[in-house]
Amino acid sequence: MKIKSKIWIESEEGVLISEGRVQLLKLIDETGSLNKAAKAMNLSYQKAWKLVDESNKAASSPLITTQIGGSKGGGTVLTPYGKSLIASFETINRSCWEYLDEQLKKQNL
Amino acid sequence: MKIKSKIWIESEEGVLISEGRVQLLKLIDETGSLNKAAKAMNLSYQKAWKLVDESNKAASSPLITTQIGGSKGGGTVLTPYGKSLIASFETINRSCWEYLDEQLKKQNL
DNA sequence: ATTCGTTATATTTGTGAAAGCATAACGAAT
DNA sequence: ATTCGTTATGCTTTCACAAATATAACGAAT
Repeated sequence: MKIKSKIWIESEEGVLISEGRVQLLKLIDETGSLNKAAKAMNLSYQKAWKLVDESNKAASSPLITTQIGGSKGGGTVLTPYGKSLIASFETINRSCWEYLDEQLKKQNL
Repeated sequence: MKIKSKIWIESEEGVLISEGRVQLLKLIDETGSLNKAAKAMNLSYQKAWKLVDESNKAASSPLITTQIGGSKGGGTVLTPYGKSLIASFETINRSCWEYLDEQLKKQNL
């Protein structure tokens, strides 16, 4: 018997961060490219772009900065805010899992 | 900035209980009928039936007992186990909401 | 025996989200 | 100027899942 959860953070403008977006952002950080990150998690570029776009719109300051053109075609890198958001989310998510496991044990089913 | 969550409990066989299923089970308890409960939450009977069927299969003992035929056509009622499962889930869910709100406050974003 | 509202199940139809396809702009390096 | 891989964006197509439709069994009450 396992308890599972999905959590996410919203502002008025839409979803700011979620588990899937964290994964995407981390891959952007590793690869330096939204395109490569999307491929790495078997996601279409368009879908990936929409996700980070929505997150950016929901945020007070952008999570990423993009570069169009150049020798390597361009790229995407995380802002410090983006990185801190990932860390905050993962902290909350991990603690939530622990908490839920404890709560489940308290119940007898 | 709001933190949101969806939680559910699974066994090896599938999903045992979730927010939507709790709502459905509570409506079954109120109406005495799976059909009426489905209508009340704007759900097709077939979808509702599959939900309780999966929950029953995931459980070690059934959440509901059904009656086919009779003067009122039949009906569905919750077992004591079904009722206790609802209570347990709602307890965990409410405490999870509180916990996540606290965790969000600890982060500065 | 007929009626009625329900459970139970299969098959067909709709729909909305994701994927796929296409195209343009960009800019450093050659 | 050309090349190349990327960001950015619109349009079309596919597909999984929900809804709709259809049908049968059931059994207490009349």
